[in-house]
Amino acid sequence: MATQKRVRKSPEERRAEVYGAARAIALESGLAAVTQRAVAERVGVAPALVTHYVTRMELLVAEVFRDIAREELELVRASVEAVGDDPIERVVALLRGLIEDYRRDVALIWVDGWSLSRRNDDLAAVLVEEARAWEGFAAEVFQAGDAAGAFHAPDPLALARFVVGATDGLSAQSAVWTGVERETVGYVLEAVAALLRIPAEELARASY
Amino acid sequence: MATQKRVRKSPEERRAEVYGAARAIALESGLAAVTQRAVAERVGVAPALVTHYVTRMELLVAEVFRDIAREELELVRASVEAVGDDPIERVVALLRGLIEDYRRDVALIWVDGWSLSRRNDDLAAVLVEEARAWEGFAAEVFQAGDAAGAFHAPDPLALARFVVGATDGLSAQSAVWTGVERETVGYVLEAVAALLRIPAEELARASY
DNA sequence: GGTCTAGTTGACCAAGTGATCAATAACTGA
DNA sequence: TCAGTTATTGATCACTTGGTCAACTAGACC
Repeated sequence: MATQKRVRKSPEERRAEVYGAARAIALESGLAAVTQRAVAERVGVAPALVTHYVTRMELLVAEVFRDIAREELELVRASVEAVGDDPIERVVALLRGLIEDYRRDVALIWVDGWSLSRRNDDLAAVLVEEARAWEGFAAEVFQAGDAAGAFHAPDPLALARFVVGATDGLSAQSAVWTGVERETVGYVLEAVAALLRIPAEELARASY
Repeated sequence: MATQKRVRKSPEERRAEVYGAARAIALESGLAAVTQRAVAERVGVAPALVTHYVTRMELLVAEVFRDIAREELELVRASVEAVGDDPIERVVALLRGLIEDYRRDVALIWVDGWSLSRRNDDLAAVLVEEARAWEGFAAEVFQAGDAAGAFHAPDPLALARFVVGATDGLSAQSAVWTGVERETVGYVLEAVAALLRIPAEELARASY
């Protein structure tokens, strides 16, 4: 509308603006909504400027996804580290991070990612990378507990894959529906306790 | 290319062709690939004919999804009925249907569905409907077993939601990666056995 | 204050989407 | 055989997408 006076910023600053807008759009409306024009409008700039900084939109989408996913992982990693060295408490923190704290928008971003990665090779590569990072972290938590003799996890990576895959599904589910997160955590704790060959109360006790 | 002689078919037959093409495209390349022109080309017909039979493309996509999902559910339902009345064997059949038999393409269709439903209201409605149907069926299986005293399932619907949500995630996971389906079934059986308060061997025994 | 670098823009293009509609022609039935 | 019904089509529209490029100008620097 307004023929606003054109402002000239440093490449770094502008790049950050473009990137931040793309990220915000992704979280609000999904990865598919991250278009050249949508980003440009949000920044308040001509569409051409977006491509000037971005080279390829597909790459921008992939990059946005990567950072959102990675940030989420680091958040969970931090909360696991925060609880200290007790293997069981670390598992509980991990599971809470996977379910309870899982933000609705982030869960939907993952779903978008899997769907879009069929047509976006850059995104597909990033997606696999980030999924492996999640698995790797979960595997570490399980492996450490097994080594310490706190529970039974002879194949930490396989267990991690299982737990991450299952909780991803649950997160997506509760992202679309609502009000079922509470009981979900209980089921997850109980199921994982069984897989770890420890009484369910052990996880439940550590969980408040 | 070829100016092939135009053929004239009955509306019912043509409608079925259009619908079948849409379905095939969805299974091969995802729901997002179900476009007017893609369907037309597959049928070997002018794009205009597709809209002539379809009214709105969004509705076609939603309808295709509904039928794919429903058929999958009926398949699993049939395999559960086929094992007879034993509650435990029925649970095993259900879980196998949710994981092992879950076809890669169908799992991806679900992911596509969740992602696309943000922009396709018809699809969103169908998706919720089909998800509820899955939950409802799983809840029946759990409820019957609980009533028969075969296992412990005081809240069958909540448990069903949990199991369906978790297995959806695992299906999507193994649809994208490969070679992990085998061990996944084992984990699922073990985890569900714990939730049902029965020894893991009970499910494992029924599973071969 | 003038100059010049380079950030920014408008005007495009090509490709793809769904959808409409008058015109065409294939088959049916008399 | 020959109309008449109607399935089918080509042409075309409106809109969205990513992307290019010469031209413009804001702001730093001398």
